[in-house]
Amino acid sequence: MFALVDCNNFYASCERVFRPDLIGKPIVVLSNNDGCVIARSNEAKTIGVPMGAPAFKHEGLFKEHNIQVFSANFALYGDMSQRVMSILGEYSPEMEIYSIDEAFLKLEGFEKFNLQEYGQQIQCKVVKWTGIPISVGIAPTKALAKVANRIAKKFPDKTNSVYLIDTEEKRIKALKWLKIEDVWGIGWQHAKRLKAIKVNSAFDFIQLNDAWVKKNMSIVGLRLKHDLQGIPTLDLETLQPKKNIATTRSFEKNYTELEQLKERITTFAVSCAEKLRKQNSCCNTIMVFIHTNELREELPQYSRNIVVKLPFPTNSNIELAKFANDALEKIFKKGFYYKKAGVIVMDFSPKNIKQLKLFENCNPKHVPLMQAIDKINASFGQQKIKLASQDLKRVWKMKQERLSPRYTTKLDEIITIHL
DNA sequence: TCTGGGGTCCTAGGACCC
DNA sequence: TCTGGGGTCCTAGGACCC
Repeated sequence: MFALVDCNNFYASCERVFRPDLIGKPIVVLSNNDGCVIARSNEAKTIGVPMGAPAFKHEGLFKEHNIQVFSANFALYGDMSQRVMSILGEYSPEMEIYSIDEAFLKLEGFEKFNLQEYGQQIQCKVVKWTGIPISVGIAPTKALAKVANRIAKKFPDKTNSVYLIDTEEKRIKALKWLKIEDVWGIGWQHAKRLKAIKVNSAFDFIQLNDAWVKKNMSIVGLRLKHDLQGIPTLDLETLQPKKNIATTRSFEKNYTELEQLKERITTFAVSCAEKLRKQNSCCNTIMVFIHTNELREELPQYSRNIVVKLPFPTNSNIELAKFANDALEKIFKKGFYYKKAGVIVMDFSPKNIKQLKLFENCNPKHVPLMQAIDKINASFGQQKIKLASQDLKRVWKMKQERLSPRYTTKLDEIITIHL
């Protein structure tokens, strides 16, 4: 059996842990730049705040219902996630951390256990130790565990937030209940096509023949079908080093000058380099992109990306910044209002294996230099040491008007209790 | 005049997830 | 005035190899 543990309204719940006065009140969390709604408490969902809603369009609704609005505080959410995951890890020798707020546990050899009770134990401990409410779905396959989890979340009172699919009857009933667009792995496009041929539920989906599914939805769709039929097809996935790493941002205002974009691209490249060093990789290829605001149709639009093969693998701030800036110059055009840019690094090789080239090579001096920079930035706070071409005065700031303190990762911002 | 068979690698685009 | 960020996998088709 597999268990899928999912934190309820994770970001909103994290905020509420440190603001118990907000229990029972509506909360939303916004994306970077205070752009869109990316998390909602149940109360906010009930009021009708849509997922992904642009904040500026809903200010009225927020005020009217006294909805508490938070800027995204990823330092807090990341740390809370680790706490939850470390507890979950105690409940099975095999765990897959699927996302910041979800994990699969493999329950092999648990035949003698009462899994309903076991799920309840997990649920109680996570709430008690972290304050984060969770839902648990348990079933013979991963896709069915997802379904079970959905039921637990939808009917918390009836299920005590733990639902078990352990009989054929329950499986069929659950699949008939689940709408096709809510099936894990069925996105917007496939849902549309499936509904067009009268496939409206997960149950309808598993009635399709394999050949059709394979032809129209590829092997991925077919695996999903089998998993939903109760044939274990998807197994836990072990943590793999990343294959791509990206740092991309929207700007709080439009940029028009090459120099402004250069500063951003340099900072993004440095951030990618840091992430590369964390997983002991070097990259062989980078992509740089810039584009104008697609939502402002009245303005002239421009959007381009460029992929550059590097002459040698590197994870040096200095080298990546240089290659990224050279790339930027190739695609930059004057006369546009740029709203977003990013750097993506790919095609990795392990940092130790380097093909030595006769004429071009990474600068070996950068290795100890980067180690020193990482060490200093680790002890004195992020970005204490920067390249001169980065924004030294921190002119660039994300819009974060309603940021909560980093309660758990910054001593100055630790929670205070008034007795 | 006739024009095989079997591969690999790369890329762009499409689909999906949180 | 203001609309997020970061990933994965699969397939088809073209270039190229022998």
